[in-house]
Amino acid sequence: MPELPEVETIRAGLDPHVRGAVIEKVVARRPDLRFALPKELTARLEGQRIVHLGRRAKYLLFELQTGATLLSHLGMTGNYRLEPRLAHGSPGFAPKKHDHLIFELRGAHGAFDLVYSDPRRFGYVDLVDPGGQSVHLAHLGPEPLGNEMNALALASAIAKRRGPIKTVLLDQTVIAGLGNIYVCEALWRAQISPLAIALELVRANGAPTVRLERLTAAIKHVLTDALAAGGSTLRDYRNAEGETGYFQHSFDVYGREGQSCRRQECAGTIVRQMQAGRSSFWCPRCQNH
DNA sequence: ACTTTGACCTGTGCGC
DNA sequence: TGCGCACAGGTCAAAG
Repeated sequence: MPELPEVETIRAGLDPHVRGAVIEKVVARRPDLRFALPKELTARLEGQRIVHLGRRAKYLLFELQTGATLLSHLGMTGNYRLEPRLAHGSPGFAPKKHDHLIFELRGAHGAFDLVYSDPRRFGYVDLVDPGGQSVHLAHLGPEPLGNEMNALALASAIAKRRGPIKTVLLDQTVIAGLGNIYVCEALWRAQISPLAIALELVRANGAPTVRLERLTAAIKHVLTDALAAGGSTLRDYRNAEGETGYFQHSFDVYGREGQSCRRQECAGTIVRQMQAGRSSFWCPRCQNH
């Protein structure tokens, strides 16, 4: 489900609610998500205060007062929502089929529940000790919207990659946070074919080409635009307030197979093509520069 | 060493 | 209405 703009939208929506709240109780309604839950997860969280909700790539990072971090990846269909806590019984609502984790929190304005729901269970959580480094974060590439992300950095990251640029950009060790939608959209904006061999976008002497400059700018712009729209909702994505994103209405290629290219002066038709098991959407007419 | 495929899960929509 | 299949925002281990 969620790529960087969706995860960041969830983070921004939840942070004001969970910041400073104490985890009174954790209910794990099954022993595993994608992986087995961390040992003693509930005991290690109960009584802890959340000081900040952060994000790295597609991971949510609940930073606890002890210095420990609860890391959460949403997989394809993971989501968080807030529920009021009723006076008696806990949790104070009827959990739905795919509500797997329930965090009973107490904040400055009272008690409420933070519910993690994930139908496909591709998501997972991990608990990182104070001062520890998570194995999940260790090999991630740069944040696409960070200062460290530029054409030169991208050039060195893909300089030895012989695979198609579409697939390479989905590799989170190259750049962290892009998924299928935003890679397709960024390549369209940069007028680069998803089939282009990654290393061929880098000039022989290693300096970034015009195409990599365009690609870097396109990645930043599409993510920024998506963030401003609260992310994209295809099926079930909702922000912390239960609202859909609306960037899906601004897609230029994703899901637009058979429709006409939106670029001025281009009479092309969007095609869908499988690459490494994922659908790529692109315009063969204008994505060739 | 690098790239592609299949697997992990459940749900939905479409053609027959 | 029901059935089977394709496909879905992601990643990982296995196979090529």
